[in-house]
Amino acid sequence: MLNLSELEQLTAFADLGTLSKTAEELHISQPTLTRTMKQIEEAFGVPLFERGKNRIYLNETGLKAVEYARKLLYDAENAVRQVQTFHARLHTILVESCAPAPLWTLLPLLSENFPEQTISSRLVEIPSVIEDVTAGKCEIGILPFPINENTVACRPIIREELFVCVPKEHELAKKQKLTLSALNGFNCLLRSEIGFWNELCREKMPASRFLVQTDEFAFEELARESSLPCFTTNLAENMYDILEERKRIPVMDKEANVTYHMIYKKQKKEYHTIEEQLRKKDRQ
Amino acid sequence: MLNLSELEQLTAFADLGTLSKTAEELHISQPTLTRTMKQIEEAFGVPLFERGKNRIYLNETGLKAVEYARKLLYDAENAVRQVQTFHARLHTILVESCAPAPLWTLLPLLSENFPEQTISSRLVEIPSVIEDVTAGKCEIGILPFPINENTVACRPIIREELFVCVPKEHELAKKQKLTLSALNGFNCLLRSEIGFWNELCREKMPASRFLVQTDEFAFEELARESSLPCFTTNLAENMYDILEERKRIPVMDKEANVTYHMIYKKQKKEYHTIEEQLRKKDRQ
DNA sequence: TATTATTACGTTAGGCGTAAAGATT
DNA sequence: AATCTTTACGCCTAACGTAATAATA
Repeated sequence: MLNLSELEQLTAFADLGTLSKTAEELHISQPTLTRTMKQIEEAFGVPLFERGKNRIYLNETGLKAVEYARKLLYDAENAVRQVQTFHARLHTILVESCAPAPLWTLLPLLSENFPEQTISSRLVEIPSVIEDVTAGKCEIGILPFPINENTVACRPIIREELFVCVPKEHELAKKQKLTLSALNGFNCLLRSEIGFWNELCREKMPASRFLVQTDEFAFEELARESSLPCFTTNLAENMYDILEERKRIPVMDKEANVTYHMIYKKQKKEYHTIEEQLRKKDRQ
Repeated sequence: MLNLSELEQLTAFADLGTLSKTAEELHISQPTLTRTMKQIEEAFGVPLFERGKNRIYLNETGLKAVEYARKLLYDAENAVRQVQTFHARLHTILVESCAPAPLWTLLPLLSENFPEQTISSRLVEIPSVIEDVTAGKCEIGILPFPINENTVACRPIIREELFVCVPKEHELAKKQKLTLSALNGFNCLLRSEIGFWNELCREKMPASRFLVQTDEFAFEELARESSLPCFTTNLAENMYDILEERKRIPVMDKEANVTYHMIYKKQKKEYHTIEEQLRKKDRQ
């Protein structure tokens, strides 16, 4: 029968042209290669080489055999990769969310409930969330609205409400409530990695420019030192010092007050309990 | 690295369910299989089995691995087959002809000129001859007319003329010449394996019925004992005794007097000499 | 003379089977 | 008790490298 490590020697020889170079490259002796080539010929059952006294070449059939050998070697490597990623997928719960906030409570809960599994998450656009959950590319999705698909369970888990933060002396500070369109035209501070909030702002406030900060420290520094409006939500808990100097004004748009929904394939009943635990926490 | 014979053991185990059955089936010991399974797991780098104290199962990843293993094994076998047929093709000259007669002189000539090669021939319909030569599926084709294709050389090689043979007392025996349409309605003896002559007769003589004889002995016996017309040509040399009792009348249709043409890919210049030798013989 | 493939030979590592142990049904 | 996997152990093959041979450029 064919043998992959022998075929590897064959392709190496095809690349290098002489047995001695090949031997050097593969850290084995020439006699071993001579033998291997004979064995390969045996396995294929037809002559693959032209043998001179002092030289050995692949004949036309040999070149064909090398083609097949390369393909087989590639496929074998690929099989290993595929099986490995299959194994990885089997032991990781991939969560795709439209926004970061729900992950703050969801991910720890998953780790706790599935200690054997690796928990992994990505922020992606809303259509991808739906697509990937239905296609089985990820286990759990988080959307800012409910959907109705027959293979997919969809449950509300947590509510997030948007606020604008402006310095107390800012012209908007006197407002008791705001809409995003009322903010349109004001340049704003924005974090990166905020999922669909990003698209929402750009859609509702086309006249504004956004100063996107990747670094949390830079964001907070600017929030302190500038008078640019920024955003926070009921779920953000790490901005007390900034808020002291700023006023928090609720944003009234319905798109800015969302109920996140968790979606997952209906057959994955193990996620039922997660839902419940999340809703319990939300009520607190 | 993956090893095909190990994978074969894996798939056998997948089929049979227990190591001991597999060991029996493959004529090896159980311990060997235990080891092999470990090595395969090692090669894939991920767990493939659930091990009970007294039992070993493939886990989900293992089942995937088996899928890939089967594919790899199939591909490997296939590669061997492909290389073998490639080798065979490289060492055979396949001739496709529309009729048997030209082969009688062509095949011996090929054997003589290419003693290393295997000569192989098939009777096929005219369109297939052209198609297969142009597609490189066969090396040489024989047609009853010339063609003009730019990748294909086409040369006249030999002429064949059709005769009707009837008993001397037959009503057609007085004719000096005939056409196939004049024969239409007469039932005729016919050999099988006569290529395009078969189609020609059926086309030109739709009212006739043909008594096709596969066996040459049966054909000759019937030619002697019946008064059914039969055919011969200038190239047929083995019917003297029959002909003594019958009259040979030339058939005048232009389709019944053909000049065979040999076609082959222009790049195969080694067949030039064959052409010439054939034409030389034809003149004799 | 330097390079290369092949042959011959001796050594050794690893692969296989036997036997035994451990565990399950 | 029978079946099955795993572990332990010893044998023996077969795979490898070294050294020698032969041939070429």
